[in-house]
Amino acid sequence: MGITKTEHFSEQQNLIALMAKAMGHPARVAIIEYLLSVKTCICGDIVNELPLAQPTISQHLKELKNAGLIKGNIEGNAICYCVDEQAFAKLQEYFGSIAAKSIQQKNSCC
Amino acid sequence: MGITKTEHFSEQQNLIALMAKAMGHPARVAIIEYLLSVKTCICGDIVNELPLAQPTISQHLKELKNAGLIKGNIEGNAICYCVDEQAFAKLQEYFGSIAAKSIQQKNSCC
DNA sequence: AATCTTTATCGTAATATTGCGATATTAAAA
DNA sequence: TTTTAATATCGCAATATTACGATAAAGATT
Repeated sequence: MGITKTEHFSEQQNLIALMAKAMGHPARVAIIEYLLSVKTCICGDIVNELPLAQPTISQHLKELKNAGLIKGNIEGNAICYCVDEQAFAKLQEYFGSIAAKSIQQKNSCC
Repeated sequence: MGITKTEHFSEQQNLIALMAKAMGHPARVAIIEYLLSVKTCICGDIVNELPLAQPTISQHLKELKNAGLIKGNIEGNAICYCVDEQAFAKLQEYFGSIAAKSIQQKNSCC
């Protein structure tokens, strides 16, 4: 089928999955890291930085934006993309709570 | 094409993407949460817990295991799955560093 | 106004994912 | 040894993702 049954899961589960999925491609991981590495936000040169064509980069940026991981501002004929710190704080918090609960559990079998 | 160009990215970028991708489906998020909620590790009843068929759950478990997010032990004719705290600690650390750098940057445009 | 620059969108091909019925596998139980 | 129980694998259909060439859109530059 190939269609995810999102309606069966909680809003939070779907949100975490959406954000995690957006980070589930190395190009998008690299884009986020690049955005953090540059001082200014004029980000048209992501295309020069990554071994992917411009339409492909644009598509990846769209997905990151859709997941709420980056924000974009129109800046003349260029566009400025920046990472959204709150989204990543949320991811950190979530995975931290998983790790903490996991330690607490002291699994005997694994 | 549909083929991810993993060879162009760093090992760490590919690892983060692999783990994030595994958490990029609400069913797999729900599976992890369920594994943490049960005391004992005999986990055959994930099938009863989630609105998905047994082969589908088995496939999701396989992906979580492949990404290193869970570990599995044979336990008689059942199998015990447990979350791997180190993997989630790594995810927490990574996303935390992204969030921290993002705050540090003080983006002027977004 | 014509051109350049930058980003987005369209269309399409190749591949991956999701879901599940049917079936295999393996070990416990009867 | 037959049956039962639990999990994995196969095979397939439906849908999603990835990548990119071609082209559009929109503001800047000349």
